[in-house]
Amino acid sequence: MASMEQSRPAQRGNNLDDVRRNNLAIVLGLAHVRGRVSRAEVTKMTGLNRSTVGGLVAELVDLGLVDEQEPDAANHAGRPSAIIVPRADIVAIAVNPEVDAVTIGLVSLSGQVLKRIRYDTARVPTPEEVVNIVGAVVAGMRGELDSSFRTVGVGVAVPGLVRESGGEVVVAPHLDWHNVPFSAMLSDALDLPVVSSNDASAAISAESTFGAGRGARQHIYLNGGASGIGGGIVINNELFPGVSGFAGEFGHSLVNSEGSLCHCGAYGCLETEVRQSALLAVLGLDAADSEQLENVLLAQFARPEGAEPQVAELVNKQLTFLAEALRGTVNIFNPELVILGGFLGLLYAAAPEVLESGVRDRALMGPRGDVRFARAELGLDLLMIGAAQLAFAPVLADPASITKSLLKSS
Amino acid sequence: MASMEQSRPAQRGNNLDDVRRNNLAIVLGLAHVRGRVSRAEVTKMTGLNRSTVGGLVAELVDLGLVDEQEPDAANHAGRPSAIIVPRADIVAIAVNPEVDAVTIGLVSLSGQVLKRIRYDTARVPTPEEVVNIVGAVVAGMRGELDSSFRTVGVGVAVPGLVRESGGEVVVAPHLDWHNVPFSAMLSDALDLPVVSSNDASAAISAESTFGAGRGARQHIYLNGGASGIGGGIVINNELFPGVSGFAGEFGHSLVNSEGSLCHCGAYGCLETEVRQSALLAVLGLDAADSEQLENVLLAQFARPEGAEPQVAELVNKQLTFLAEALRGTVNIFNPELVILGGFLGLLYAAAPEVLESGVRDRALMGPRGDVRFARAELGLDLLMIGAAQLAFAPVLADPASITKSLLKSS
DNA sequence: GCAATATGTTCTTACTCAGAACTTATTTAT
DNA sequence: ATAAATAAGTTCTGAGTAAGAACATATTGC
Repeated sequence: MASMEQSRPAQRGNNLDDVRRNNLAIVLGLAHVRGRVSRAEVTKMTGLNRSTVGGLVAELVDLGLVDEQEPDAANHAGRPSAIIVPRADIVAIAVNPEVDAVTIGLVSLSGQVLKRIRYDTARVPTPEEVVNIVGAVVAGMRGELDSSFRTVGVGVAVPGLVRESGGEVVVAPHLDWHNVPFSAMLSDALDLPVVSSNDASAAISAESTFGAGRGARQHIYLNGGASGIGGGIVINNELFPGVSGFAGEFGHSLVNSEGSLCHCGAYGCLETEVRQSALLAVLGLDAADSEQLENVLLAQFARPEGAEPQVAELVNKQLTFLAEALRGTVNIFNPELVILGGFLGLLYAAAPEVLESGVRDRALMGPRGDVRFARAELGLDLLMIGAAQLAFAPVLADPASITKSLLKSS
Repeated sequence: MASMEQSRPAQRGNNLDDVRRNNLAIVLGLAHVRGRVSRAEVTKMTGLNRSTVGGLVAELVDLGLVDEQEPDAANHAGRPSAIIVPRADIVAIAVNPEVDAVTIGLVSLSGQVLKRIRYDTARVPTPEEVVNIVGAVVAGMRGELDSSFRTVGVGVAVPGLVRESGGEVVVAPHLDWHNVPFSAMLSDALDLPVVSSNDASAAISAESTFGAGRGARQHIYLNGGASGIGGGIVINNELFPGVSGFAGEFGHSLVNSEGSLCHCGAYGCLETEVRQSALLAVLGLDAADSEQLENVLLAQFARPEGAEPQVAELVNKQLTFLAEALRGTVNIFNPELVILGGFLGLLYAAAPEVLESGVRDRALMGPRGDVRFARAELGLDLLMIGAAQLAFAPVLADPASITKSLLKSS
């Protein structure tokens, strides 16, 4: 029997529907990412004929996804071009369950967080409790939602591992959730489509689209938190998943062969040598004070006499280890941009030149030439925007689909 | 003045020509990569209607790029489906200038090396000498080329840095070439289109498409040679270039904080700790004997009593350093496959379990789960196929373009 | 031999974008 | 002020695409 391989979906062929869908998605995506864009700009950027762009915009207006506004004051000859903006009444509900609270937000298609409600819980919430809390909050907003908004769906940023298709939470260690079909549970309760994903992935997607990554097609992101260092790789504006969705674990790069044992089983990982707890300790803060870390640390470095010696020394040491990890990564990826979030962003903000020269002096000529560094920009809104992006994604990929999915609520 | 950003070509809109071009490219690409594919398989894999596939295949046949063959013996009910094969008379000329020779090959669209000529040079050849040598060899084949083949162009694998557009050799250190417009020079001499690129990139592209990477959409490749360790990252069957084309420098990952100074300025790089020269030395070979390395080393490990202690120890040490570099890379990329070429492939072949367990024991649970290792498969043909791929690439991307480009020679 | 199955072939249809021609709105030159 | 130049919106036509229906063909299995 001839070995007839099981046909993987290889590359799919294009048909005319794909063309229209793709072009609609491109125009809506430009409006979504940039907030406002003129038809003339769309024409230039896409290379499409202006009659085609006219038709695409008209369809998006018909679908209720964008508005056309008066042109900006023109500063050149020629008829001014109308401005396309995403409609502010297209919204997604963002949900982020944590160990001590559930945060729920209302986010518009333009990326604005219209509402954010933090519901503190006495103990670590179960999936059912989260569903009930979200259900109650959404019920409270329902009147407003139905009268003033069109809700495309719900996005959930879960601190754990989520199966890509189906939205099952495989494991969320801090919540102690295991194999929870959370998307289905919440969708049943709210009668809205629900998309769940890992919180770090959602954060990267938000920071990439609306934060420091704006405009860079390709970058890497490292985030430092209380529990360690994670990250992600963005290529062509998409988070690179790896073969099974685990790509981006920058925390376990070797930075010190003489270093201490990491919980991963290796010695001298970045995550082991560069820790938020060490930073808190040297500043006399404890774990509960992590929100003050930024002010306290940056205040020290802003003083005329500089930081206290042992603080400066620790920051310097940690930045040197971070630079060691980054030089390897820069050599491998040749990235355009490295974004640093959490306490890694703080370290960078405290002494940017230490990191930059640390990487530049040791990376290879070619790759180091074009790399830029930036601190993550999105603060409290990060996870709300990231979760909302999950819910907007299907609409952004296929704008015409909104007609069907919103039939019941329109 | 409103900040009207310079319009990057962002995402291009799809028009109807794009659809046809893309679909033709998909069908030709399937035939090219798989060697033979039935129309029914194409229909399944692309999702296109079978009448559409019929039209696409007919156009490729008209263009002279593929033939349709008798169906294979069917083993199921239904009309047998014709087999599409790339035409063997569509060829590219492959060129690889080195310090002591110029190798020229004739490669068919199906990936077969029809001819390989190694022209030894008394000294390091200048660009002009390479053009003359290639010109003479091609002149010798010209009668055959014109009568029996259609030549799509020339691909050159250069041991140096090549500017992506224009084919200028920025610098080729071992050849001592600097800012040489080599593609233009060779194209003028041969009256054929010429595409030049870095030899390592070409090798990766070949190994990825026709070698150990066949079927893996995503993998990383590390190659060990006399002068060091290079590599590449393949994502969605394309070599990931990074922002300026330097991505893939795996040779300068930290593997030993106590290691020696690398020429890159850092200490303890993979390239410094794992060297072909050390392997040659312990086996009593000198640099000129590098071709014997494979036989001598593998023979030792094939002996019933195993390798000599100091050889086994060195191999073990080098594999441990390689595993250290790979565990970090596996954590970051979560790759499906790691391909090892050159002497790194040899080390792996000598003691595969040392590398595999070395990586698996120290990488994180998630990423290490799905990773496979493989030794590069393509031997002498590697650079010939890689260089030819450069010349085929434009035709594979836009099959209909062959009509125009081959007018003069048809 | 006949039914079932799978594929190739032909023709029609719906839909898409490009482009030409015209209209509208602004700046710049006279 | 007025006209010319410039740039973009609008409308309509046309070329080209893939899908799908209907039919033709070639194989397996009963």
